Amino acid sequence: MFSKTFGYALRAATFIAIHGKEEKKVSLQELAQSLEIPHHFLGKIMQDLVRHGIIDSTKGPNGGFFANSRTAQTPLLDILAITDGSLVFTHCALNNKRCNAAHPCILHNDFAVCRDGMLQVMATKTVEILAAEVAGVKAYLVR
Amino acid sequence: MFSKTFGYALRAATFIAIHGKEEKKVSLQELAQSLEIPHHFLGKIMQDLVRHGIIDSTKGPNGGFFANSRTAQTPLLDILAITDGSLVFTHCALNNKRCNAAHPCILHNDFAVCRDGMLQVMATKTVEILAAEVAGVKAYLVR
DNA sequence: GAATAAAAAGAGTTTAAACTCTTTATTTGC
DNA sequence: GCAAATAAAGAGTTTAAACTCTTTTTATTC
Ligand code: SF4
Ligand code: SF4
Repeated sequence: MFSKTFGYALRAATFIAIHGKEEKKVSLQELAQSLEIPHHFLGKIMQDLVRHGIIDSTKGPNGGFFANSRTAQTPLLDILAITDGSLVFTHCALNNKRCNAAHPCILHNDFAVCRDGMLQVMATKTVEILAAEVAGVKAYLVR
Repeated sequence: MFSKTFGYALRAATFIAIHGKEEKKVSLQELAQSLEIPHHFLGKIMQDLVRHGIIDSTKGPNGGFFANSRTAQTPLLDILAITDGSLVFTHCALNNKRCNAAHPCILHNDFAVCRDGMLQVMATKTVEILAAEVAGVKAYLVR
């Protein structure tokens, strides 16, 4: 349903929201180790998040990633759009193109409930909410 | 969420349930053309369904695929197990291994609703039900 | 301003799903 | 029994996602 890249991006953004301040940046090294995500692969994903302004970064000694004014308020849907594009809308139960509610596949009605539910979640939840759940030990970023 | 193979298998099984009688078998050629599925790829999938006794086949002139006593009653979950294995249970929102409700990832609770809903559908619906929907033009097998 | 530390960028490799092509086995009808 | 039709089986190729490795750019500190 979602790419691994999306999962990585989501967890990374949440980690940065919790731990990445401008005074105390998080290096890629630290991030990748903490989240158990392949170092360089995560690097590419972080570039993308930075490029889209979801988080900030600086190079050089004591450089790293840190939260900016947008980070906490970012809806999960924004991150999904960055990592998976419009895949969610097209890449459906039967991976069918050229179809819609007026010409439904044999799983459409059942799947629509599921998909629209997740879409609702993605549009509503923000990185901030995830960070709060992790802080309150209601969810885990690793393992 | 589900493989394309699963979608192909589901649609093929439904088509056979509707059109495949022992007196009037459906050839792979006809099946692949009707459903717009790559010929030989579908061949492999059909082999698998036959091997598992979901549908029957005979070789030779006027051979082809046809429904047997199990076909109509087959729950979608059986077909999913054949095509995707236990992928559904492990290959989750964040594609995380080593996790469960007691150690949830940041999307677990939201995703569980979605996944359990689809699991319920898969366990409850049968090929017969899909066939009826297609016959009643409430859903389409192609396009 | 040289050395160093870090992100950014680029260019590969690996892997699994999806798809294609070829050969073999089996059944039927003559 | 022979030819033809058809599924079954096997062996490739393609594609995209996931992952790895190398080089370049930028910022800091001394
Ligand atoms: S008909 Fe609906 S569920 Fe089926 S592939 Fe299209 S959008 Fe997805
Ligand atoms: S915690 Fe739940 S939703 Fe997340 S990967 Fe595991 S089973 Fe899936």
